[in-house]
Amino acid sequence: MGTDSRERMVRSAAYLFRERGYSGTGFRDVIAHSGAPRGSIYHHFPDGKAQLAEEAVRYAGDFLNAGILAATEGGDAASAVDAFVGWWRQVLIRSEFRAGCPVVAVTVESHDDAPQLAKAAAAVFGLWQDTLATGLGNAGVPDHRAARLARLIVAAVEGATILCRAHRDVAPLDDVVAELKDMARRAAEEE
Amino acid sequence: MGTDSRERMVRSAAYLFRERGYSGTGFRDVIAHSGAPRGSIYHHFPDGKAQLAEEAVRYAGDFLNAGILAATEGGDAASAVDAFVGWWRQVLIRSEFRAGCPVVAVTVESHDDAPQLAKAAAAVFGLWQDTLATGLGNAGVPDHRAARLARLIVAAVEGATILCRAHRDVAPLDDVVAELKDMARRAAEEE
DNA sequence: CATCTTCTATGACGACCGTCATGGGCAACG
DNA sequence: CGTTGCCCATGACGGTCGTCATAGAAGATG
Repeated sequence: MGTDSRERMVRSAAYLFRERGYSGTGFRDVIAHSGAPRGSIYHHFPDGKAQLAEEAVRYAGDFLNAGILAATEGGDAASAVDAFVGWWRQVLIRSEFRAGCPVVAVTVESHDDAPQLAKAAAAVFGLWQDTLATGLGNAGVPDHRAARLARLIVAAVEGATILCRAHRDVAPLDDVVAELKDMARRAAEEE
Repeated sequence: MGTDSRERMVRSAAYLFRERGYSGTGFRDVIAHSGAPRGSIYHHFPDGKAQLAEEAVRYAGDFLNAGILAATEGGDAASAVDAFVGWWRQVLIRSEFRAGCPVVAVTVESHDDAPQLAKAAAAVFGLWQDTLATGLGNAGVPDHRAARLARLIVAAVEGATILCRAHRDVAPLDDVVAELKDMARRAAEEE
């Protein structure tokens, strides 16, 4: 079972990766932010930083996926987009555009040395796409189109998040969401 | 005037940022990759790493912007999308999905200490959006819609690039581009 | 009580980080 | 010729990085 301090480390790692990236976040930062003891790092994470990052990525992935699942039970296609975007919107604003997506942070630094870390990130993106696709399917979007649309949504929202950080403004995300919603609605009506 | 070695440093920095990110790229890496002399770093870049990164971001920004400009002179709306996406496609494949966008790499690490660097990244994104928007305008897309569509294109393509790196596959980019082209075409016909 | 497992404290390791000071080469120009 | 200014070599600085070894506390189990 995960100890308290162990879980706090994972959460803090995810939190810090969002702002400073993988290389930019040191073990000492994670210790300081989580209040976890320094001596037990390699007790909980024998494979070191890469393992901690891997679990942080999975943690963030599961967390957001649960949010998407909960929100897509409503039924209509536009709310599936809202589900995915709502969380990022909060993160951006509350951090004053300093924080983004930890999975992105890990992905944009190639890790030939830690292939499992890269795989974990890919799995999270895949998970989000699948959950969104079934959500769109329930809303009446044909299956083959739902998968493609889900891919576009994940890509566009992650990209918009980056634009928001650069411009220090939520407008890019709102604009992109508006376009995506139109698209999802149209796709649901065609069927 | 920019010396040879100075320009090589900027190009190498842009190149390395794409793979390893800002924090993940050291001055020594830039020296090794560019073959530039170590002693003249702070002669050419008195403000240190942040200044080098700033110029690397601008270099990459202008480079790609020239490509967009050249390709959008054709005229139709779909080719404007192709212009933006073609370069990233090459970068991804040639690097075996190890390299992405240097501007993204700089943006996803918050730099409260180097505000000029963050501003340079924002300026580049703005430049790309504007160039794409006028390209769409020339293709018959109404102005107010062209700006929004350009934003979506930049966001979706940058996001798709990240997905491609994670999945080690160009399919996400191709899927997203197909959707974007449809959208651009529709927008041009409505006018 | 003793024993065993789980967790933590402390301190250090070699390597690398960005940065800078000093001095030498080397051209251009007077 | 001498001198001025640009460019580079070298070596080091203090700091931080990820990592690990060693030893001790805490708590359960017999």
